[in-house]
Amino acid sequence: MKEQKYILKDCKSFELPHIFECGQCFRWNIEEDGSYTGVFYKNVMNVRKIDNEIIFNGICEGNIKEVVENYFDLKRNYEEIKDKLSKIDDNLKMSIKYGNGIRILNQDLWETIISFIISANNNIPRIKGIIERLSKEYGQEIFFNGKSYYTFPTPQELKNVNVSDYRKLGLGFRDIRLYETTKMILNNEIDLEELHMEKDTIKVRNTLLTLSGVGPKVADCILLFSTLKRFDVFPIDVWVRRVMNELYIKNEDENKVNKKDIEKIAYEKFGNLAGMAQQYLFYWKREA
DNA sequence: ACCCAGGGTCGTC
DNA sequence: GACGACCCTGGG
Repeated sequence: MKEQKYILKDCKSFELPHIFECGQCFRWNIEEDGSYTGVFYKNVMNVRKIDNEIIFNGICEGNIKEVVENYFDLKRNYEEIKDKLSKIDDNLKMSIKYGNGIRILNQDLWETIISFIISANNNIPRIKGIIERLSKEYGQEIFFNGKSYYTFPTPQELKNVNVSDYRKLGLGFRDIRLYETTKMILNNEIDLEELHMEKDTIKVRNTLLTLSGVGPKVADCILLFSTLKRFDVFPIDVWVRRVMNELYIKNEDENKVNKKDIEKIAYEKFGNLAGMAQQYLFYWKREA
């Protein structure tokens, strides 16, 4: 595979920090020049923005234009989504103004499942470290710009990895969860291709919940951030709890806020765009 | 030194 | 359905 380049002109809703630091992905890192480099599927890519041009440069499997259009969700009209959400209330209007360049990436389902199992009760620097070590140990090496990068390991590449191997990578108590979920997928107890065919979000969600280490929050992240692409879910973590309490519920003690109450507000106010609303609110609360 | 929190889930009561 | 335990790391 050789290096390819693609330039995207006049793309609305495309800001690198908004996309890569809104919490949906863990493998994109900022460079000294402000560009970002990341690994996804079997690609390594650098993305930079100059004036109104987005410049993609990397090692790609297949045509880089098609790869980019798919992964960066370029065919979706984010302007329309933002217009709809902005009309709901001033809170959304404000947070959308702040994270106006967010796009939801089409990330590999398997990688998203494992990444968010790792995310449980964990912090972002450590999550990123674990995923890097996992990839370096069991993924495929790709050279780019004089450096080595590693693809996220496939289920097959993890076939012979045992629980203590995971523990050595720093996974902590998530070692068994990773081991069991990988086994379930290798044994075809869950068919990831088939999951994409199922229309009913509730059914897909219930299937995900059978995986070890996948609870309500992780399931919703998988539904929203992977190729499953469901915008009608609302992942609730500590930050979303905080922002929802601050803007809507206004309880003195955020820990006493009921998850059911948050869900009620989210689904009634944001409807089938709840997932997008979550991203703007999350990004605003984390960064502002 | 000690405690706390971090994109929660799981087992137990 | 509530509650504590769980691995590990960085910061106060």
